[in-house]
Amino acid sequence: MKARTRFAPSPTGYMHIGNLRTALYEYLIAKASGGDFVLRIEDTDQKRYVEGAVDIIYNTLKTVGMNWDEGPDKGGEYGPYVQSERLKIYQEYAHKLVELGGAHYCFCSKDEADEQKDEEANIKFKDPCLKLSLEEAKKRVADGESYVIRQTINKKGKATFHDVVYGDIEIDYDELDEGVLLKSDGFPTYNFANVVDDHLMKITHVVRGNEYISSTPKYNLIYEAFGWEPPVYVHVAQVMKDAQHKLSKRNGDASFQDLVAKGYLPEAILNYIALLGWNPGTEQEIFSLRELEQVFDEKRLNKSPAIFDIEKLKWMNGCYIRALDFEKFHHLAEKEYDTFLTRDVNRKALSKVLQPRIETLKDIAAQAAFIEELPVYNDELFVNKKMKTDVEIAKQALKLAYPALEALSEWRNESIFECLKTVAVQNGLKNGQVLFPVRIALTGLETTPGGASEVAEVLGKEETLRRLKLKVM
RNA sequence: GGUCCCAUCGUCUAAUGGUUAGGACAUCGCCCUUUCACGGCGGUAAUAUGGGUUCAAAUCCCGUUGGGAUCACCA
Repeated sequence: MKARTRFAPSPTGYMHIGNLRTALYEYLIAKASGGDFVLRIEDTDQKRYVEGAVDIIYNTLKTVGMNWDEGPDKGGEYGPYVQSERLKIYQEYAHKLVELGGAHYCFCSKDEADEQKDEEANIKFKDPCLKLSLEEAKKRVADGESYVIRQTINKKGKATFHDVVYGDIEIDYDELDEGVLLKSDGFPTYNFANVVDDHLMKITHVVRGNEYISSTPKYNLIYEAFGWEPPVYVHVAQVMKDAQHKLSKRNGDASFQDLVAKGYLPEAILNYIALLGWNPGTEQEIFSLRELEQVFDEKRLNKSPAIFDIEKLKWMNGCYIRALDFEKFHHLAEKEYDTFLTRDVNRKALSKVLQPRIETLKDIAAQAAFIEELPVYNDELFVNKKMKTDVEIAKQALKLAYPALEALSEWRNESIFECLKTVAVQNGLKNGQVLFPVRIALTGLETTPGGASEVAEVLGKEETLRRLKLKVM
């Protein structure tokens, strides 16, 4: 059977990693069955609406390659796909639900309702408007009195439902709130709009955070009152920052665009979050989105919350960077170079040494900073036991290397390397006694991306000789 | 507080009654090597706890502990 799923974000301004993961699972459930993935914008809370947020949603989904089959910009058989454009539909169904006995008009103010409640003592709001006859309530509505439509819960005993990841769940009807379905401003709440839209849009699988588990019986009551078939529920565990805290907006660690800004590749981010709470049952860890579509199975979703481990993402991002074909990597690296490199160097040679050495694109600036400006360093750096060098040997080696390099016509890593080795051999020195000092003189650093000849190739002949001269003279 | 949910290395997880409890990240060591990295090899490291059931329990049941969620005219 073909599944129809939907991603239904609120346009609140950024793409939370947990939301993106939910979207991924929804997308995969649809695609694994050859079905459709729908994008629906849930903007029923005008207060939270953020300008430009919808574009962020579009861009993120497009960037990772999760293409939707129906949506606000694409249209489709079941539109409109923006909830604020569906107000009439919700209002019509809300009043119908009242007629069906699944809801009632309520004239209490928010304060009146709040006063009654006490979470600690477990006292719920007992709506006095429940006693009103339908005729009387309708009259007050007709008279223009401000009202709200509240869900009516008159069942007793246990509500049960099945969830793909959590199994059978049982919740007492007494625990359920008679929540507002249609607000006084005529907008629906999530609790209502979701049910109506999912039914009307023929959604077969609802994937959402497990914080919705306890309210799921309420939604089922609405489906039941309308005589509709409830969807298959797939509640997923939270993505955590640590054992106690959810991934939060703070620290810039929770959103897709923050991660991209920190130098992570979209494909790597998507691959990593797919594995946060799901596994394929094999030991494969690197998956493209297309591969995931082939192997995804919602039954392998995990019940327990997963902590977002930036270290593993880094590793995975490094894998993706190394797997990039060179031209693609060079193109990405160029953008980074442009932010800090003014010197005219061999950028391709630089990309070549950097690609296997970095984990995020942002590592580039730090690793290549010595190119722009030779750091001030202490001559002690020339002392190295393993290379059998000290300051004297180093200076002597540099003095010998300088004219040899100056005479070198072909400025490539291989030829530079050969040249320096020849200098060593001809003067009775070990390779390391020449290569090591040259590398230090060129970089002023203990560790560098690449060895002496590679660094020299990147810097170019002129700058290489200039830096060498500083120590030779 | 009521209710619901969760519990395997530090982290992500595999093992659906019988495994020396497996893999990956991180960490440590070795090898490779013009430093560093990449790559290769190896090590340390887990079934929260107490009871059952069973020939046999990480796995099933109950309690305890710990954590999370929910109880909005937010989603």
